[in-house]
Amino acid sequence: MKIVEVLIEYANNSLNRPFSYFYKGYKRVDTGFRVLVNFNHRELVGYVINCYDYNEPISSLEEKLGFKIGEVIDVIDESPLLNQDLLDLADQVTDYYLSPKISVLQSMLPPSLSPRKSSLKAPKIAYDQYVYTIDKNEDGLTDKQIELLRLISSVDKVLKRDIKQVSILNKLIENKRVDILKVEKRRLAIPSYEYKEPPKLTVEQQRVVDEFKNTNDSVYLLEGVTGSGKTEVYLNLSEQVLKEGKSVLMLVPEISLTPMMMEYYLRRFEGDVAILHSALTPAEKYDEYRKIASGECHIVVGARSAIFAPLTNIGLIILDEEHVESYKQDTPPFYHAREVAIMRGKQHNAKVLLGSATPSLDSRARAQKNVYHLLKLETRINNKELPKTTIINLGDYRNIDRDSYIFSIKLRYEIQNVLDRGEQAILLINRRGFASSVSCRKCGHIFKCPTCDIALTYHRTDNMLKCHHCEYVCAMPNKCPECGDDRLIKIGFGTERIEEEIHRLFPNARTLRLDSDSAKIRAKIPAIIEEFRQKRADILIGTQMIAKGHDFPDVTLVGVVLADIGLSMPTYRSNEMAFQLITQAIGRSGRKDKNGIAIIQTYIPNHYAITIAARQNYEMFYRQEMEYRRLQSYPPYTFLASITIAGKNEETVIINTQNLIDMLNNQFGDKAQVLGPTTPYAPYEGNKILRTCLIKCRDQKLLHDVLSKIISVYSNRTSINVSVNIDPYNF
DNA sequence: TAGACCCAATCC
DNA sequence: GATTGGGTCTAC
Repeated sequence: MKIVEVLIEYANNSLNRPFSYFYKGYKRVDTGFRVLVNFNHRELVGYVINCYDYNEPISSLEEKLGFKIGEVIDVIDESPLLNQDLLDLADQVTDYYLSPKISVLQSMLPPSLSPRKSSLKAPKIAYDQYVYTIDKNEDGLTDKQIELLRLISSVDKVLKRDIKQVSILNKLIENKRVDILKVEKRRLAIPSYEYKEPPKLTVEQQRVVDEFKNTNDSVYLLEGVTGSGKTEVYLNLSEQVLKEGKSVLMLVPEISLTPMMMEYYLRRFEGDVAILHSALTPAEKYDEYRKIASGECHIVVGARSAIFAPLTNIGLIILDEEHVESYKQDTPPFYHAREVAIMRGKQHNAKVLLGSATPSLDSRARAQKNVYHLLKLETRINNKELPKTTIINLGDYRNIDRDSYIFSIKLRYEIQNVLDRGEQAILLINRRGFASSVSCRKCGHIFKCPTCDIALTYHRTDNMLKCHHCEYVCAMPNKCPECGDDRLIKIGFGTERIEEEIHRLFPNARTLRLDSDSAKIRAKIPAIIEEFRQKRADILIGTQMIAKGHDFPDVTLVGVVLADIGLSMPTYRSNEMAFQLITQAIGRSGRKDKNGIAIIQTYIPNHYAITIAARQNYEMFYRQEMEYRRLQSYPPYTFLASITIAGKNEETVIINTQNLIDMLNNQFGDKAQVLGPTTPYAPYEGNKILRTCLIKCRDQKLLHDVLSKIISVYSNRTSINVSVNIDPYNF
């Protein structure tokens, strides 16, 4: 008999401890296997963290331990899910992020292998069945069987589903003339690209490559202005690492950029590349994951969670666009791919390369202090000038007329120019949907999300109200639920409204819209981008998705419709985000042989994030923003952690939050600032009410130790749930 | 995390 | 006396 200690699939601090079960079955079971168990009247998946033989009556063990032991219903896996490297990494991540270990394991594994109940109905291995000859002897066969046998023998092997005479084939199998070979199938269709001879590196690129190779630091920050050819540096370094027999992990921020990087890598390294990103189906993810684990591929191109890809012998980890916030997971364990990359790099003795035109302040500051090795690419490949940028003050009545309150006179004029010249424009608005909120004209009722309590956004395409924080959607009502009045007004604007406004003002302009709504349909993003690149539209309207990385040769105008939106985000990083967005957007204008211009509309034209972004001066922004962070005690000058207290009863939550804050103050003394209690931006989660507090602390170790203690104190509370977010983004 | 259990409020 | 609802407890 075996005793297994398992972690239960619920990612909850109070259940973040092993539970014991016995197993008497014949299957192999060990640490790292998933098992099906009964847990408190429910069938759940558990992950085995310890396993040992026990050959005395179970009652003796129960007596010793002081609880009843249940039986394992079934062992799910045939081999452990994670290798030793990844297990060590899981421990490091768990310790750093102070989240339940099961949440880390769940984040590391694809849906089909994840230790949770839903993985059991997830897709498993798919096979192609091939028929091949084992004996050409035709004795005793009918003519039809001989015909088929000769046909099969004439080729090496043939797909079973291509043979239509099923009954004859079955007879041949029965008579041991042919047999079936099952071959694992890769369900992700990988387009095949023609190999292109890599371009010769520019002097500057070569210098960066040499400096990277000839120095021996663990983390490098490559600061390269838009269009300076970072990708070629990545490819070059990757190639060399592969030549040394090591593997490469290439991370890209989100689906909109994956296809591009994927194409570059496939062109260069063909069958050696596996893809992992969120737009893959669970089946495809499973196949890619297995391909990597089996050692078939040595390069992984993927999004955040690809940092956990089961590559061995990693020689290089690259994070492209390292400043992008999608590298931070916004559910437990709240990990940041950059931090995990550094942990993993250390483990494999692999170099980590962070690349960006506008590095995150954290990374840039670490480079300043020589924690990271700073590399720079300062010239655009074809020595193009940066676009001429104009800031339009929307608060100045002279800039606006009756024809449109969204587009200024100047922006409309420039759009018309672009259309007249047959060139292209990009319009950026950092909000999707049609109207940012809907309210009742009579009583002022605002439609809010029943689970989060934040204003719902109106979407014209499907006539729905949607919550941009959770998944909630409902049909657009036709009257107010409070007073019954039918005069509902739509406030604010998003991408859909911009598109409509363009159609009204420029009826002949062909538009495309790209935001996460249009991106919901798989493979739609690359299609839209390709369509725009092929010039089948004049204007591309989108959210930040379109601001990054793409190369559109005929775009000569970029308009930021309202730059203020980024600045009003509820986070200390709002200036940084606005700066990055504007800078990256401007970089899209005038790429090939044409000079481009950019127009930024705003109500706060003197805000430094906007004025400096317009001048594309990263260094200046860096200095100014660092000063702000220093004065406000924000990262990189401090380490942040946020604590969320969730519970059904408002009063219990409030009292406990206050107690927790008192305890924190007690523990930290003057070594940290504890802010709160705060009602979060989305104050409800289902039927639970939330409160948060924020800790700013200069001493990372102290912060970690105190939080760790707090979690263990609060983990046996049942009326409230306490969770921690290390290095949170939304504050 | 979610079913069980307990107690009090509420119904007829 | 039965039913419903909410809050709390527990899990191997």
